[in-house]
Amino acid sequence: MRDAIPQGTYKVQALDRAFAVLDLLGESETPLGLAQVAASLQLHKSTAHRFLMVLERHRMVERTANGKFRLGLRLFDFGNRAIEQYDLRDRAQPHLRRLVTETEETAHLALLEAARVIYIDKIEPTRAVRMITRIGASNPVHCTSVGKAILAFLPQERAAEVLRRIRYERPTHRTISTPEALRAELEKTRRRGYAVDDEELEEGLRCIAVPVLDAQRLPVAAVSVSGPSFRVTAQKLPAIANHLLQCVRGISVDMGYVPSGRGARAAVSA
Amino acid sequence: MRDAIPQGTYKVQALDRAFAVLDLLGESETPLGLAQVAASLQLHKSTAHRFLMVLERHRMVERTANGKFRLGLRLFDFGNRAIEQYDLRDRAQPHLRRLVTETEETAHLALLEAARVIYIDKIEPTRAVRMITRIGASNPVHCTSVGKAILAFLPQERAAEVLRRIRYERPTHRTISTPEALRAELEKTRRRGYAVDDEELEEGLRCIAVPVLDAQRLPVAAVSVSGPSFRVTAQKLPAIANHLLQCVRGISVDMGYVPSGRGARAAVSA
DNA sequence: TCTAGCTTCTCATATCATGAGACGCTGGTC
DNA sequence: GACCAGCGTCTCATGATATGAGAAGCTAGA
Repeated sequence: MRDAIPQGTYKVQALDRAFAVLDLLGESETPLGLAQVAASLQLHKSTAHRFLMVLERHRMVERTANGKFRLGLRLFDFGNRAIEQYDLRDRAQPHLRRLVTETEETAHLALLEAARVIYIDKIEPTRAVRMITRIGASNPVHCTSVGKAILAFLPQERAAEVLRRIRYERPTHRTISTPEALRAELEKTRRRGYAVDDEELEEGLRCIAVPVLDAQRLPVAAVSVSGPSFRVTAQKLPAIANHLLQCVRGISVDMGYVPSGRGARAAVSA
Repeated sequence: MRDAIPQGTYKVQALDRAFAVLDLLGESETPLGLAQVAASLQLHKSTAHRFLMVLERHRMVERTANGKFRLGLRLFDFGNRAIEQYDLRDRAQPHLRRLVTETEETAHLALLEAARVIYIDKIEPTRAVRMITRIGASNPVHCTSVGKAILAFLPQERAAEVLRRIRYERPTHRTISTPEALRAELEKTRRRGYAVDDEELEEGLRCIAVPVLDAQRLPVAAVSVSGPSFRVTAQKLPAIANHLLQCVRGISVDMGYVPSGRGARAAVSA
């Protein structure tokens, strides 16, 4: 059922089990009872029970009125601490909001982790069709505009390392599926200064993204604009890209990067 | 150094230790090395090492370029899953944004957990003085407007349970410090339909909040407006309260609560 | 080159988590 | 109203599992 103990030589059974419990609760739409948890994870009742009690003590898990378990809010605290160090989100938000007003489409802010991008913020235009993305969720780099935007401007070695880890899932028939194709696409991205995802993650969804560069000109994140293909047409891309570039320049300045002129702009000229 | 094993009969040493590690990394401003972690937690080097490796495998922890450890982005994923079930945040956001435009002050969305409130969203006016609150952070109920707003409209027994857990810290000299005073304040809150924090959490900061009620008319969260006392004056409170009430009514409707008329409004009439 | 301070690794030991199973509760069925 | 089934809680003897002393590798700075 669950994928077994991930490879890697260090093991602490109790921890692996505890995280399996959290995973399970995280996947589940609804809170689960002790018996369900124990069964899904093939743990003995009493073992599962002990874990859940300890997790509850740490507020990693909480009980609903009817005694079922779900993820606890402590995790929310931890999660926000985890990205706090970047403190990108707070600073980026006003710029993202302006971007959304300008483009009337959904904006995302994403970070790279391993070979996936994690969405750390999302702003939707007031009367948009609700997008299904969830803050905190992740997608493979190779089928997202944010992923390609970051990857394209990463230094050689770091990019290579990420490339090596990509497994090339294909959510749609347009998804890039070979390292060569991806490399070409990244080259293209570098040339024009922005990355495009043309229904490569989801049918009917087109996205465009640019990286947010730090003081060392390294991409720390990316901002994207996403919308239905019929609205985000090929002709509109350059205009949107301009808004995006202005947006990330604003973010960079707010983060204290690049005193003036160069920098974020470099994404285009580089 | 660290507060010892929390009381509670169920124990899994490995878990307590792992969470202590996460706690430590969460508290720390900067990433920590293995030796620092081991020393702070009084763990043996090799034990700390093993834990960190396992935590890293689960992406609960990640290593910076120089080999130090900090919280991993997996936690961010978990954290967002934890509040997803409420799915309040997404739906509330547009309303909060409108609220911020109307009032030109910072808006917060908070949940109650145990005897504390947890901020799950924050929107700041474009040119505001940056507030120090962090999404995911928490404060005691008795010194926040959101806390009082939720508490005031909770059913008798649940409120009593929360009251029992309050420890009455006093961050400022205006902070409510006795159960009696709090009870009186809650009564007042119920009568006027909104809660006020008059520099009870922080000198110079005034907040006003109203609860978000669900279909059963139970408060599931609260929305607040906060700003410097000189701007958020006593005279302005009723006007702000009106915006707040409109805001939560909007949220309730969006959540599918209360088809029309009654409901959120009840906060005032109740 | 040497040293200091850090991380990584190994392995024998006993501590600690484990799980069989008993008990008790609740809610549904006849 | 009595029975049953399913679930959560709790105890305790057992041995599998995490533990930590210490050795070995690193790296950077003098």
